[in-house]
Amino acid sequence: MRSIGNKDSDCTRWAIFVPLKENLMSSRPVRVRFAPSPTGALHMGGVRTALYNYLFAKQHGGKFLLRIEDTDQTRFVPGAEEYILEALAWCGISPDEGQGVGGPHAPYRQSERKPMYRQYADQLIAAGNAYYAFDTPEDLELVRERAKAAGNPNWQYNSITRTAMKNSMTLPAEDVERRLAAGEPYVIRVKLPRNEEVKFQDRIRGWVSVNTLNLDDKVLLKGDGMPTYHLANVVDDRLMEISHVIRGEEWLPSAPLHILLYRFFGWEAPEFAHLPLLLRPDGNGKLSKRDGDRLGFPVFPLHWVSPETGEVSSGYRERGFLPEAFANMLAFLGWNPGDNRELFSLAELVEAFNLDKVHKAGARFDFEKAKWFNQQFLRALPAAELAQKVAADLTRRGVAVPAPHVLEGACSLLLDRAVFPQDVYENGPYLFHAPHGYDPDMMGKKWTDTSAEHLRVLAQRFATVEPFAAEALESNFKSYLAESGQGFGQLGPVLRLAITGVTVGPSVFETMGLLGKTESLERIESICRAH
RNA sequence: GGCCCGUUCGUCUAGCGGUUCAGGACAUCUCCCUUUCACGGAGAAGAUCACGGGUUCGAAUCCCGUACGGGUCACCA
Repeated sequence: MRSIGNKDSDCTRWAIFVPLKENLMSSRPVRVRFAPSPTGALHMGGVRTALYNYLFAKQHGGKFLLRIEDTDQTRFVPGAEEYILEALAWCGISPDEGQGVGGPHAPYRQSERKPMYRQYADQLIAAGNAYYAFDTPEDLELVRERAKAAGNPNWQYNSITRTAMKNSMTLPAEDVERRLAAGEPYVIRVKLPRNEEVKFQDRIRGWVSVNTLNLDDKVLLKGDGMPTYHLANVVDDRLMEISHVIRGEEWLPSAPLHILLYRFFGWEAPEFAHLPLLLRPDGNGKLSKRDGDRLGFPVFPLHWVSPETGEVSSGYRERGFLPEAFANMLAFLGWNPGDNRELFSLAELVEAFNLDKVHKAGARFDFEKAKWFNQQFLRALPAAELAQKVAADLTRRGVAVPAPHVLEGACSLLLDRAVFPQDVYENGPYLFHAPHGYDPDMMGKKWTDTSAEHLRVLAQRFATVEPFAAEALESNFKSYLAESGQGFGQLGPVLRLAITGVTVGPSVFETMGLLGKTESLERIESICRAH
């Protein structure tokens, strides 16, 4: 691979004519990755990171990879990886390459790549950019405690303190050899320069600069031989030819370390983009896994039951969200196209997305807006698809699913007041079965001594209406009102109560038309008998 | 606490030096439509662009401070 950003005279001359960024973009095929850790359910912030990666890749005709970062074996949670795969699939942002789909750089699970990292750590040691450290966890804990007692709450293993620790920088070479040969446990730490400004250009934040004085000698290879995130992520991104690292802002503080590692390896670093965080709607802090159901909305794409605690968390899918609505909503938490458009299919998002227009500040999540997105998508759904979703909901409730034309009719009648598929039943149970009761409040207000009498006459008249459809029913009803000298407000609500049990909802005549003559007349008779 | 990042209506945001005493969406309120609810339509209210200094003929837009918020400081990612 030819590196572009170098300081040979050719490139300098070049840069006069070609902006650097364009230059980089055209020289490298876009390959991005989403690299979650399977420590539990993937939360919506993670899904958004995956989404942005996916959109960016697709827009540039590149590849979107999924890599599982499971180097911490103590945090393994069964089912988590499957959950991640399923969640991404549900959102429609499946990887082109990676865990679950395979590809030229397999394996994509870091635990299975374990043997590969060692040589890179050795390479760093050989070049003097890393060293062995024999301090036990207990040693470190002790040092930290002492430092804390002495007024330093944040002891770091760095260019100063490492001189007082047990490592290959302080121990005699023979001693190090002996310990290594004896199989004494050790870690490999990066050896950071003492006082150096590390600068890099973040795609979203511009130039970010940190002095190594504030960084520490992070562990690269752990005592169990596994790499830490810092080593694994840099090595894998290099091996997998990742062109852009798009990840959450929580990684920003360690980005300078990663930049340094690329430099130590002599590799060209990918371009970085650190995404703003998703903040909780109430109070302070980032949206966390624990915030979900407590605040009345899901934080996970799919329903999740923790295998350790048995704790159940609700998911957007089960809540009735449409995947494209969920993706649209998520995309707009931190990004927008710059005009006033808000509704985008996934394909349209791919078209419109622009990493440079991602907002810098964290976005506070608003469930009301999320519902609005779903409502918009629900209304745009083809009738048959909506009917299918509603049928599934009815089945879950143990309610008989009506004939297709009736089901679709019910859907179209209730669509305007539904945000989720299940709202069709919740707002109009009477379309699927006779009312289980009558709104007592409205009965008190509208039902009179003569109501039953009028309804029975109406029923007789309705019986003659053929076909039994809204228009004819309504004119029939109105002519009866005129003949009996009543206003709509007197009999209308009563008729509605008879048919639906409540006084709100779509046109009562449309409802009767859908229910059919037999059912409608039966309901009228029922309320009369009962009162 | 150190370091890093951020700060435009309640919320998500547009804005990238002048046509903006700041536009859209959600939420809120009013009216119309519907003799119901919702949808839809029209409108209202809502941001002295965190604050203070600069730079400039001119700043929400550039620079510097301050405040506030967030992130991060593990043999976790």
